[in-house]
Amino acid sequence: MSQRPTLADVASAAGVSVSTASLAFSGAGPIAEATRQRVLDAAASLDYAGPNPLGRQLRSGRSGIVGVVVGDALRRSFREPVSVQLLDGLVDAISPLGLGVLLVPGSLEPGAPLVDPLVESAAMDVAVLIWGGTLDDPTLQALQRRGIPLVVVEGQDLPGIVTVGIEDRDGVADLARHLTGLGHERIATVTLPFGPDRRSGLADATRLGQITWSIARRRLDGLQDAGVEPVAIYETPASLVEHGHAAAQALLSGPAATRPTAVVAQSDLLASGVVLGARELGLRVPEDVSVAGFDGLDLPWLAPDVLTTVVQPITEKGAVVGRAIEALLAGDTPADEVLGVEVRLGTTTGPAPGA
Amino acid sequence: MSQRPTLADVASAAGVSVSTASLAFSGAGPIAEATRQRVLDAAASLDYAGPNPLGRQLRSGRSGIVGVVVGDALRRSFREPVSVQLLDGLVDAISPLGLGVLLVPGSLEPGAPLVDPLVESAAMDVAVLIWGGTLDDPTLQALQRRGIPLVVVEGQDLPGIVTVGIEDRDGVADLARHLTGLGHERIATVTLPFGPDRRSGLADATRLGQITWSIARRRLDGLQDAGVEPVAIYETPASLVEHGHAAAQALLSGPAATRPTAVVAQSDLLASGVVLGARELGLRVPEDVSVAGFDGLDLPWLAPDVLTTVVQPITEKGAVVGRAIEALLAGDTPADEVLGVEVRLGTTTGPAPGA
DNA sequence: GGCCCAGTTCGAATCGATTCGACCCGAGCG
DNA sequence: CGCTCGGGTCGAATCGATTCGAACTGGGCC
Repeated sequence: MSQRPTLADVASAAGVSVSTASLAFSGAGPIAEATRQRVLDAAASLDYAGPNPLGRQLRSGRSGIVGVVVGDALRRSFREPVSVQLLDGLVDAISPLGLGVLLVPGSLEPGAPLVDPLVESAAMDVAVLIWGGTLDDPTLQALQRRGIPLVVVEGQDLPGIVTVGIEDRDGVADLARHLTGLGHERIATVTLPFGPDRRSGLADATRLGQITWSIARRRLDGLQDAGVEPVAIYETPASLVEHGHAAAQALLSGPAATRPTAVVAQSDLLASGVVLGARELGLRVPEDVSVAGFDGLDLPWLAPDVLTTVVQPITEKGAVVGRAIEALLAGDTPADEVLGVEVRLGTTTGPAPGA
Repeated sequence: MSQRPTLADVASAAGVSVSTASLAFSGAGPIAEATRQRVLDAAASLDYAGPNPLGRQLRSGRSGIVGVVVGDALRRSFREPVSVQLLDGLVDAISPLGLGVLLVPGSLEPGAPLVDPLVESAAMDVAVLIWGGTLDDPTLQALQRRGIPLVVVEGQDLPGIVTVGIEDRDGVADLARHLTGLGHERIATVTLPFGPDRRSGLADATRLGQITWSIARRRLDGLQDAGVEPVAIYETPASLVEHGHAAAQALLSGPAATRPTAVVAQSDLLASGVVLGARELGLRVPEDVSVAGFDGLDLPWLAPDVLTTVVQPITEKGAVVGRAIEALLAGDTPADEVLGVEVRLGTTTGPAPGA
C-alpha cells in the first residue's frame, strides 16, 4: 500500500463504484451532492490529489500538451528576445485552455538527419515551430509523419500547414520610404542569417541567391518595394548586438563622401549594435548616420535615444497562435494569419547629412 | 478506419501478436530479426509512426515530463536572462534522458490562493521551481500534495525538498573585499526585490526586516561578512536596466564629499543600469565611481567596458538540476548542492577617488 | 395497489501500449 | 530415439481513468 491511491481506492473507501467516484471529480453527469461529498472526504483522508492525468489522457486521447520547437532560439536565450516574448505570449494564451507548453529542441546539428527524441515520441496534441521551418526540415517532417497538426510562425507558406506571420515586407518598405523622404540616398542594410550556414560579412549577388530562411528575404524585398537599392548588404550569423557592431565597422569606416547615410537593420538588436558601433567610430546618430531596426523592443541601454523601428505585435502573435491551436484541436482548419506592423519613429533617424 | 493505426493494426497486418509487435519497437526482449523487419514493414505501409506515447506512459507510470514553474521569470522574458539561461541549460541536460520541459506558470497573483490549472493536473514526473519558493507558496504546496518530487533553485532550504543554489553570499563578500582593498569606504548597494510586494527606493531598517525572498538577504549578508556597512541600500522591484538607472539617480546625485565611491548591484542588469545612470550624471566609471554586479552575463552594449561582477555558473546549474532530477527518478534522494562562484574583474571598478 | 418517470448509481467496455508467464518448436545431447 | 534446453511467440493481465447503457430506487400519480 505504498503506492499512491487510485480512484478505485477512493471509491471503495467511500463505498461507491469507480464510475461514481469519477463523476464526483469530473462533474460530468448527475451525482447526488451527498455522494459527491462522501467521495471527496474519502479522497482527502487517503491523500488522493485528484485523478491521475495519465489515465485521463489515454482515455481522452488528448495530452493537453502543445510542443513548441525552439530550435536555436532558446539556446541564444535572452539574446533572441523576440522568440522568448512570443513564447511568453503563447503560454499566456493557451494556459487558460488548460494546455501546457512543452519545449522541444529543434534540429541538433544543421543538416543532420537526426531529430531530438522528443520530436519522435513525446505526447503532444499540436506542435508549433516558432522560427519558421522549411519543408525539408527533418523536425517538421517527423512531426508531419506522426500526424501532429502544425502551426508555423514566420515561415514560408507551406501546403497544409497553418502559418502565422507579420507584414514585415510592407513594414520595411514603409520604413525605407521614411528614410528616402528624409533625403537618404545611400542606404545600407544589415540582415538576419540567410540560412543555417550563418555566414557573416558583405553579401554579393551570388550569396543573395542562397537565402533559404525566408524572413531575411522578405525584409530585403521590402527595401526594393520602396525603390531602395541598398549600397551594401551585410549578412550576420545571428541577431546579436555584437554582430550589429561588427557590421557598423564594416559599413561605416569609409570616407563621408561614399559612406552610407542610413543603415536599416533587420532586427533591433542588430540596429543597437550599429548605433554603438557608429558612435565608436565618432559618428553622431542621427546627424551623421541614421539607424533603424525591426521588432519594437525596448532597449533601455540606448537611453535617452529611442530606436526608429518597425514594431511588430509579438505578444499578439502568441495569442493568434493560441487561437489557431484552439481551432485545430476543435477539428477546424484555421486560416493563415498575417499581422500588421507599424513604423515607430525614434531619435536615431534624421535628415540625410547635407540634404 | 479514419483513425490512426494502433499497434494492434500493425500486428495483424504483419501476422503477429500485439506483444510481438511491441517487442519489435521497444527492443526489450528477444525477437527474430526477420519478424522485426516484417513488423516494421507493416508499420511503414500503414503509416504507423511508432507507439502512442499515452499508452506507453500509462503503463510505465511515467510521463517523461519535467514541470518547470517559471513564475514571473518568463514573463519578464529576456529581461530576466538568468532564468532563461538556466532553462536552456536544463533543457540541454535532460533532453538526452528523453525528458521534456513543460512550462508551468507560477502563482497568478501575489497572495492569491489560486494556482495555474497545470499545477493541479498536468502530468509530470518531477517539478522544478527556478525562482525559489517559500513553504507557504500555494504552487509549492499543491505540487507537494500531488506527491511530485521537487527541486528548488535559489530558494531557502526546505525540509524534504532538494535545493540547488550558489555561494552567492561568499561571492558578494569576496567582491566587497576587492572594493575595500581598492580603498573604498562609502559603498552603496542596489538589491533585487525583497519580496512579492516589489517596492522601489531606499530601504530603512524596518524595511530590511521585511525581506522574504532570501536571495536579496543572502547577497546583503555577503557585504556584512566582508565588514562592509553600506551607506545606502536601494531596493528595486525587478532586475532591470531601468531600475538600476533609477537607483543611480537616487544614490549618486549628491556632492562628491558624501557620494558613495562604489556601488554593488545584486545583478548585472541592475549594475549596467547604474553605469549608464552614472555616466548620465557626468560621472566617470571607474574614476569617480566604481560599479560591480552579479551573474556574469555578457553585456555587449557596455562595450568596450566590461563589468566587474561575480560570475555564477548558470548553465552548470541547469546541469546540476538535471542530475538531481535523474536521481529523483531513480528513487534516490540527491543531496542539496551549492555551486561556487568567482569574482571577475572588469573595467568598471578602480581605486577609490583620492585614495 | 400498480405503474411510470426522474434521478442516481453501477458494470463493463475501452483507450493503446507493456510485460510476465506459458507455450511451442527445433536443435543438441545422452 | 527421447529428453532437455532455450530462443521466439503468444495470451492475458495491467496501468488509471472515462463513459455508455442498463439497472435500481423512491416518489408521485392514476
